[in-house]
Amino acid sequence: MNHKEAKLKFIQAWGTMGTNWGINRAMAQIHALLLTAIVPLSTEDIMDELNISRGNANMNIRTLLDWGIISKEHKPGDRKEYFSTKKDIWQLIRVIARERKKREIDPVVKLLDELEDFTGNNSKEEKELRKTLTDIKNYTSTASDLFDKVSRSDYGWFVKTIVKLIK
Amino acid sequence: MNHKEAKLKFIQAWGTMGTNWGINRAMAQIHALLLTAIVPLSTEDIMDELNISRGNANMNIRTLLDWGIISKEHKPGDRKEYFSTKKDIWQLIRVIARERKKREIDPVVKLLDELEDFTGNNSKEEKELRKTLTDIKNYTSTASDLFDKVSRSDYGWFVKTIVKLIK
DNA sequence: TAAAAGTTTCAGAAAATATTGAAAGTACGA
DNA sequence: TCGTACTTTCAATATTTTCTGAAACTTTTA
Repeated sequence: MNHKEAKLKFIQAWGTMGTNWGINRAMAQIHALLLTAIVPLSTEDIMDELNISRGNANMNIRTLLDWGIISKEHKPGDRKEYFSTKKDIWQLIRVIARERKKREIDPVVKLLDELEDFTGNNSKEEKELRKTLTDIKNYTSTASDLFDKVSRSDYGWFVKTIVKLIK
Repeated sequence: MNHKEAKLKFIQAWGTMGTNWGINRAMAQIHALLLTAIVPLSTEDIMDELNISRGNANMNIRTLLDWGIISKEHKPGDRKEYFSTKKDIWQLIRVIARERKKREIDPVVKLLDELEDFTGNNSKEEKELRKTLTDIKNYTSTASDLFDKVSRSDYGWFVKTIVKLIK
């Protein structure tokens, strides 16, 4: 396998992985393409490389921009927008932590807050329900804090704490 | 809101959350139903409570059993299978860690292993690609170790390390 | 061992998600 | 202000995922 094949395989596979990560195929592929590109690419470049439509390319580029994962630049004398991404994976992880927290954790916290104070007579059944909900809430808020921590910490923190943690 | 309403709302919402967690609605709802039930429930009970078909109920119950999240029991003089779940949330988190690692992390590790040794002439472009892939691999294997650690650790470990970590 | 009671499977239907492509919108330069 | 070069939007379409329900299978009991 030469490096072009490796790159192609990486882009294809990253698209499939994206699916398991709750990120759509096109978005993950665009990101992989930019991650392995040596120069910024235009929307057309991306469309051609990945064989996707303009609408699809545009929409997913916008989302990646919104998330702050890729950035836009202009070449002098050219109206097109060109896109590139920092090759800093820790930065990427921080963004993922932020977005997944938003999607996966925040709604649980919101739900549990709403459920917290149901009224009742403190029967055994009610006590059990209260306990279950409280337990879930405790773990969830810990997870929430952990994701916040990751999304706000620098690489030094990662090495110092996470890497040690798993030893 | 009384406790029946709270419970119903929890089950409904847990189904929706499941979606964001990569778990299908029915499976998440069945789990929520058992988590808040005070007695074991049969397939029919589950079908009735959640308004889902027998096929759907059966299939998702099997998956929950496979994952070790719920368990099966029999009542004397009754042929039906009854299902229940431990109300231990930490245990649930460990299973989730195991399953998500399997789905989200292991395939990345496998991919990166395959890509690792592409051949080439060590041009600048190739060196960059190698570096990017190596970086991803390092973070991924740390994540892999972390998920393993979670799925194998007891509640004491959680309190001692994770809770401190985020302070 | 036959009927009854329960469980599993799976092809087709329905629902949810992602993608296309063409029309509408915007910004720039002459 | 017009034409050109792009970007954005969105209704229609395609794809993927989930759900249904009935038939096939298994286990138990009489």
